[in-house]
Amino acid sequence: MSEKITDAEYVVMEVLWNDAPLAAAEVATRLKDKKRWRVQTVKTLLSRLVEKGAVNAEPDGRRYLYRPLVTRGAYARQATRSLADRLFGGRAAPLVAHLADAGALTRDDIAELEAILEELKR
Amino acid sequence: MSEKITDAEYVVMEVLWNDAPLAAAEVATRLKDKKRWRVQTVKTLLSRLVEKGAVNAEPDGRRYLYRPLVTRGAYARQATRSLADRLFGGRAAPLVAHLADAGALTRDDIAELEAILEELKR
DNA sequence: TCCTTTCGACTACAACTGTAATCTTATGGA
DNA sequence: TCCATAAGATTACAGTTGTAGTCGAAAGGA
Repeated sequence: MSEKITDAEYVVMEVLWNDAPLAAAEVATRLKDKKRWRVQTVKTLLSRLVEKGAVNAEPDGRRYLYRPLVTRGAYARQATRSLADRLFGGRAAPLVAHLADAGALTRDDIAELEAILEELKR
Repeated sequence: MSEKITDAEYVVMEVLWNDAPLAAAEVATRLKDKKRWRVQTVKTLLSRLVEKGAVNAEPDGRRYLYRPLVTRGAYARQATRSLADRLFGGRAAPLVAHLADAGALTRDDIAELEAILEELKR
């Protein structure tokens, strides 16, 4: 589970997080607009994800149906955590400050953050 | 400037962000506890960073003094931004929620975040 | 029945990464 | 003066990643 998911593999995970189980061809179809990948490329990525234990391949007749084993949430948590550790000594405040600098915070985000903080204070 | 800094290279950048300019041997010395790298390894990483335009090498007699061209802040901003984009559609709120889940928020962080939000509201 | 399509399995292959070793040259000390 | 060091340059080399191609079997249509 701790094998690292690469950028290209991540794109495939996205598809499976949206809808699973899917056959390789279906994954490829859903990526058509986003990536100019041959079907084989998608299959290779799926195989590697299976090797890494991030995805399960269940036989379905002559093909496999793929389904994520790593949840989006778990992945996000791990990735966020490791970024915060690296860059901000594990602390969130500077991270958010950076997002603010980058103009990534909408009015709604701010409201939502305040709600989260309220919640946390209790 | 947009060439990607790898994990190993990042470790070297950390040293230079703390103290620059430094000669290769000095960088290696500062990494002794953290990494069991031969001096040559450090030199290779430095060269690659120079190629990538992340570090400047200024001749100093028979050696070079290295100095970061990419600031820590710029790096952090870019990394944070791309993580947020990938995982949370660029939105900070869910990111912070994840950090909260992961228990990464101290009481001080919360206070700091509130201050940041106050600031942003104006 | 034969051919085209489609699957998965296996193979390919260059670029990038991590981690150096070796080569050439200068240099500072004995 | 001669040599052990130490600098950078060049080369190495296996593992990972991105991006497929090829092969043999199955399956569905003509």
